[in-house]
Amino acid sequence: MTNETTRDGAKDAATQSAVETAYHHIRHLILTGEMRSGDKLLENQLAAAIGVSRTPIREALNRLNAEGLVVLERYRRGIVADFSLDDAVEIFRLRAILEGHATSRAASRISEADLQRLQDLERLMETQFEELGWNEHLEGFDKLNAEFHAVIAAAAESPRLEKILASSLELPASIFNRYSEPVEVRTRRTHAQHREILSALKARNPEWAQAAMNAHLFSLLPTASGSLAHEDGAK
Amino acid sequence: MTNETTRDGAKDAATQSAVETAYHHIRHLILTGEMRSGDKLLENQLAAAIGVSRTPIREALNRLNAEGLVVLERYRRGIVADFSLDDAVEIFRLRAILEGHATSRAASRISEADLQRLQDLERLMETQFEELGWNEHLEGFDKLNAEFHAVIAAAAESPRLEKILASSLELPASIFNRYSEPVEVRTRRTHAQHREILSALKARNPEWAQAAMNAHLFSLLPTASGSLAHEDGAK
DNA sequence: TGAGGAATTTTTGTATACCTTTTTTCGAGA
DNA sequence: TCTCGAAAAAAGGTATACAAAAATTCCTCA
Repeated sequence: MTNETTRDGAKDAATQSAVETAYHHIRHLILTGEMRSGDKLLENQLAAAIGVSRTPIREALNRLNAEGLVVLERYRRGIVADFSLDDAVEIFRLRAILEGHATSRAASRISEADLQRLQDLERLMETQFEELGWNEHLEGFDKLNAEFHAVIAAAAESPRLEKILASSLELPASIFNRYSEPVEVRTRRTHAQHREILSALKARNPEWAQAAMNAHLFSLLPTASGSLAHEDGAK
Repeated sequence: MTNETTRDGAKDAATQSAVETAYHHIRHLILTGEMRSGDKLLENQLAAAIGVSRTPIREALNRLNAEGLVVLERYRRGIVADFSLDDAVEIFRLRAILEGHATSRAASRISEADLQRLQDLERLMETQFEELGWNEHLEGFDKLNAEFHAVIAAAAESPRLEKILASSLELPASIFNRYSEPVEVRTRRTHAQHREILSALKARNPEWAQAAMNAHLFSLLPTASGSLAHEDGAK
């Protein structure tokens, strides 16, 4: 899965539309921190880089704007959105409220197959963490972690809730790391919390599940002190 | 329904972009029930009707799709989204959670000017209700009511929360009426509830404000019995 | 040398043209 | 007459062309 020349950022399904290609490509640039807050998003430049015309680029930028990752104003250059500490806190508060609710619902609805999937995902995250250090570990972790949360969101069987969680409350990893505790501290606790959430879901105990998810998310609430260990390499 | 040649649906600000025009026009068609669930949204037809090219129509449809009012699939005609009873319930549940949270935050943040504005809005709704019956009353009421809730959402000072409430949890009035109690019953209670919310905000009591807003929204939770009085005129 | 501002360039907004896919039409064969 | 399927029509997806606005350049004048 870790091939190097996937020139369309994300999933490589048979024939992807141009706007999907553009959307995933640009979103990837932002979420991975390849483009940072304030960077200019020029339609022509992106079109050339991605190899489609401006039309799908514009659609993709509009979607990202609706999701809050890009700031667009009429006749003004689009820029990558800036996330202050307050923004990060706001996002995590809302995630806690909504994902807590989702987890509560999931507790009485989730299938055995999805429970198994969650267990597999968590086991994968933990073994990868043991084998590689947290350095190499990171990209893989983010993907698995995202799926862990996505499975729970889907199990809540509330399509609008799922959509909001997937598209309106994202925070670029680079920003999150800036405001969060050092990765290795955070990650160890995350594993324990994930296991607790899983236990609560298996017990089909909505209140416990909700509380465990809330604890998980509130423990990640960004702080002013931020990360003390991890400073991004480039200037 | 009153005037006949308002060719741009909503607000008529100085120079509106073509996509704004298209967006408000189509959104208005859906929310007022002029276009109903399942109706086809043909790009050419809308373009001709609104007087712009397909490009801004497509942008508008994409926005409405993201908001859940329109269903788009690749290479498939867009249609006005269908709202089942379950959808309506889901929307009100999520509104209750999020708008309750917003009201709680608003209680400790809202300005005196906004409190006054809320009082004025509520007084307007009530006097209009006395003067006109609930028949004529309706269009005006929806606008004032929407602003009442919007003022509170804004006072929460959580831009993402405000955006979600404004754009992801809408229900066309025609659908709401189908699943809700008769209008005159509902409206009388709404006035009392609005006054209670206002009192709680004035008292700057977050818990009370949140509970009052929750009571308001849960009292509107759509039911299978639905409206017994109001059946739409046309076949 | 620096500030103001007009001309140029760049960039975004919209319209149109063209291509691909879907939908419909309509005719052949059972 | 019904069904299947190919041809035609219609509709959406993308590229390009042109218009409007903003950003930049560069000249003028203090």
